Amino acid sequence: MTVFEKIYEIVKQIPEGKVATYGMIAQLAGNPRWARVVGYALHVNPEPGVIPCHRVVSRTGSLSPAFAFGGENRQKQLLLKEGVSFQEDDKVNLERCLWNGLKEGETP
DNA sequence: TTAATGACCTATC
DNA sequence: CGATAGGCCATTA
Repeated sequence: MTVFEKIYEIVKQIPEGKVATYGMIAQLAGNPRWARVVGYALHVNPEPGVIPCHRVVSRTGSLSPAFAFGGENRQKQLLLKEGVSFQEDDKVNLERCLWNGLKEGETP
């Protein structure tokens, strides 16, 4: 069991219309300092289509500059299609679509 | 084993 | 607001 596996499991748990940050995933994975490792894990992305890497954005909501899906626009379109709201800066509205780390329907 | 890499984050100027 | 510097960790060659 490598850290990548954990990261993949968490990324796969991100519901539609929501986005998570690298730091958040790292924290959910167990250590808050795996943000870099998270990026590396998604970089290899061994199983695209299964891992919604397009739902992972930076802390400020900006998309990855060197995206490997076919361009930044691709990711933006996918997120918009899922219902993620964007700002005028081409950044994700974290206030509205930031994943709290819980599954749907689980609001304490 | 050592060295190098990276889709990050925070702090400072 | 933009740019710069440093730290942190696992994975790979």
